[in-house]
Amino acid sequence: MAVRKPRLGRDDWTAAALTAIGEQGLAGVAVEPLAARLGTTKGSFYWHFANRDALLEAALSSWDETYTDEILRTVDAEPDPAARLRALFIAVTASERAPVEVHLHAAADHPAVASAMRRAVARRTAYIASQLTALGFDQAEAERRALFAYATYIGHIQLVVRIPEAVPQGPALEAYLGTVLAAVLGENGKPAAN
Amino acid sequence: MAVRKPRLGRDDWTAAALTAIGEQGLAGVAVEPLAARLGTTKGSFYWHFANRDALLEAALSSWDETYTDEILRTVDAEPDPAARLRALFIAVTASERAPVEVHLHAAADHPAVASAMRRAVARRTAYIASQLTALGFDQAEAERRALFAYATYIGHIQLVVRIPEAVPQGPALEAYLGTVLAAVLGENGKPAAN
DNA sequence: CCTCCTCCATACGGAACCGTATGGAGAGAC
DNA sequence: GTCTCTCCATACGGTTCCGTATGGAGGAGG
Repeated sequence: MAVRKPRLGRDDWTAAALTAIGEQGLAGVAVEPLAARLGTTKGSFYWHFANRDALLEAALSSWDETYTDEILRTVDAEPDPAARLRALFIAVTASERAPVEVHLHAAADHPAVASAMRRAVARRTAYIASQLTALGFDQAEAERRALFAYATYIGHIQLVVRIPEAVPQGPALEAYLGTVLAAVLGENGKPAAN
Repeated sequence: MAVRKPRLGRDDWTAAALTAIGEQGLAGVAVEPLAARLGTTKGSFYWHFANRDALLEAALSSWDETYTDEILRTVDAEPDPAARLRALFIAVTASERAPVEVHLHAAADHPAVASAMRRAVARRTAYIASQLTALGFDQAEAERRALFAYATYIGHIQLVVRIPEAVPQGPALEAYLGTVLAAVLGENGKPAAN
């Protein structure tokens, strides 16, 4: 049971920062508390990073990768557009991603966070819209519905994280999500008459 | 141009706090900065309030009144349920209420804020659901759609406040909101076949 | 005019962070 | 074994906020 004294790398700090965001939001990205949690001191931190903002940038970049790139890659392996949207929908509503997303949105007054959010919205809605056009929606309607779906997603995770009592559980949740998915896809998954 | 020295009351502080929430979020509810802005000092504040939390409670209570009670009263004057929902939808999407709502949601880790949010969600979704049942939806479906509508609202104002570039402007916004309203109401404003 | 009673100013002390300065401790190069 | 380079610990000083203590200013009542 010797106390290991593993030297920390930049990545350990970044990972800890992202975890802290999920738990406490941007305020959790604080040098001294993080150091305490990692069992080290500020001396380590300021060796690897110039300042707090540099850590935040690194954490956001890591967030881009795991919370957008990765999931879109995974979902894109599905065979057809409808299945991709469905898989995406399930993946993002039924996981522990929500707290990080919600806390980041809440911290968008910080410029670095704001630009990360912009990147995310752009990439995600573009992907959704591309699937919708593949389903037969024209470009404008696809963009509208993509944004609509994204807004609904944001609102949903917001409620799940902030006011979980407001969101149904179990089968009721299934029914709810069914209602939502149907509404977003045009009540029957096919383009409605324009 | 004599510099008036109006004595401040409890209400001046609560109003300033609510304004600050709209501009800077919960962090804006800070005694010393608020005092500076009101042209006074902490001495005044701690005369009227026990501490920062007391001010926050007062601000939240005021928020209840103007951001939920009042608007529901206004909207409820419309002649029929569909008109009420439409009026509600327009009122909440097209105003300056958004920043306060968004910032409060972002601060729901604070217990007092969390309970205010719970109150708001409960009252608002209940109202929407009651209008939907009046339109012919059965209770369960009305509740689902009410929550759906509320989630969409939350997500929408979140985007408007945090990433305004993502939200269309002018006529495109009209079209977008049309798509959304139609989807929430069942593609045609009447209950879909179950 | 004097006295309270209400309201506010000033001055502290303390907590939680950020960022800097500086002195090591440990491991590989030789 | 010594040197050096990487990494970390400790100690400061500075900022921003909370909350308390205490001493007035200024008007309402007598």
